[in-house]
Amino acid sequence: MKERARFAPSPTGPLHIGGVRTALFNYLIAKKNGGDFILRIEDTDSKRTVVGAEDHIKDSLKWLGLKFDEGPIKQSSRKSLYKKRVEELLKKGLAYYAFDSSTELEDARKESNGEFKYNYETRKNMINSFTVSEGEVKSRVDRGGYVIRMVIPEKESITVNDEIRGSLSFNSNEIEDKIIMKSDGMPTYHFANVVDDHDMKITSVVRGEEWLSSLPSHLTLYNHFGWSPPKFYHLPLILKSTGQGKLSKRDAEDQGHPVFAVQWEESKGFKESGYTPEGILNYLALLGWKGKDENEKYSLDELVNSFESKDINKSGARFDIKKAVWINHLHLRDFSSKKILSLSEQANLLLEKKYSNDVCEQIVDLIKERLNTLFDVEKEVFVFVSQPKVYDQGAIEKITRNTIYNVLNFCKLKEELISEPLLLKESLMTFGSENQISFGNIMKTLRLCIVGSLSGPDLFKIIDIIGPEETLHRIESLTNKI
RNA sequence: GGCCCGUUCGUCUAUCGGUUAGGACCUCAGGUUUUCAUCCUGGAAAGAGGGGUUCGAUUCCCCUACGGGCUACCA
Repeated sequence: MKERARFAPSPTGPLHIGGVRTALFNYLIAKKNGGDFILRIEDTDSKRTVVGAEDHIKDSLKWLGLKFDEGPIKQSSRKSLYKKRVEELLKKGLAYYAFDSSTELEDARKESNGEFKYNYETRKNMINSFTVSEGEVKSRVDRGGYVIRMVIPEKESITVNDEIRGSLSFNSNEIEDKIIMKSDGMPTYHFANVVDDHDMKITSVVRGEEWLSSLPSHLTLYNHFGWSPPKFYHLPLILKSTGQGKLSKRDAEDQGHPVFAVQWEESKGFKESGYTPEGILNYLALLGWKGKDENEKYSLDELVNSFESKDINKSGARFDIKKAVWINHLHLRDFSSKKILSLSEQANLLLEKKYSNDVCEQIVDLIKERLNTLFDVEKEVFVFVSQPKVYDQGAIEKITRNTIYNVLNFCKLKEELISEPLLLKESLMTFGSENQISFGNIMKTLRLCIVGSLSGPDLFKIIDIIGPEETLHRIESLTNKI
């Protein structure tokens, strides 16, 4: 049977990194076996639906490159299906009308110190289609304002199987007769989810661990319908990097890293922060999954190949932005210069004004291994397009002004060598040994004058690219400031 | 509180009864380099605690502790 996995977010807010990871694992499980990845929007709670959230979900998946084969299918457009299914259960006596008001239920919970459960026992004392006459049910239903609950059997051990955790069992007495249809006529998550997964022939349900405790209710629903359940994978949660609890927008902001794939309102996403989809997906996969060998760098396709659901971990994992940066670096380093240029608009703009495509790519080749995020491209490329705006004062003092003056003077005298960086290097070495100036200091001086600081790619390559005229110009500039 | 899940270096993890408990990030020291970065070498760093089972437990079982999730007419 063809594998079919769905990512089923609720548009009650932007898609955060935990949701992205769920989407990714769904994708991997589907694609691993050549199956389909489906997007379903679970918008059964109209009150909580947030404008723009659905687009944010789609934009995120698009940026990440997690293409869905079907969807998005919206639950709000399938009301008639749920209605039909509810009636089926009603007819079988496995679901019932319940007329208790929310305030009554609240009171019952309060009075019992939160112990109250709507279950096989308490339902006998509540107002529902088991306790009132048929006629009254009818008239109450006509009046509206009722909900429909599912029957959870009495004193049964419900054993469920999770692909990640193995078999777990629950006592049915602990489980409430969950509401499956709300008074507004919309199904609850639990019901719509099961009905849709069956209807859409989903074979693998991959979702966050927060759903584990509702698995027995879902399974009961499958039993009530006589359907065979899919496989379930409950993914461990992503925890905040320090402190307790799961990762939230607040914590991420406190720690100074994004939580969203793409921007949401004022919050910059990983995209806007210079991360690549490859890097994010790779890092997220590593949060709770580990391949066979010690390799940690994976493209999406490589993940699909290497992924085995049995290698998914059980315990929650803290989000570590430093490792995410490292993984991002690994990908950036291996991208073609052309690709990097296309990803960094600003850098590309700066470079193409001055250089041919070939030279632009040469420049990126020089800086590639220095990149952690896409922002670094612009930073690193700057030296090739403009003379230093400021000079590292500390460095100037360390080298001494006198040395700087001497070295720069020498370069000016050797003007003709500047177009031959390799010859320049040699003559600088000779100059150094003749004048008791260490080659290190000579290089520092020259770098200071070309770059403005003491870091950057190979200096003679920079000189070669910016050309003799610009080099001389920069030498003059620093000389004038010394 | 109740129910369920989990617990190996600071972090992500390997180990599927016998290992000097391995790797990666971070960090520290050294090397390479004209500098920074890359790269290379090396160091520091872990089985929550207590009981069992066993010739032998990080590994299997139980208890405790801690962490997490759920406990809505939210998903």
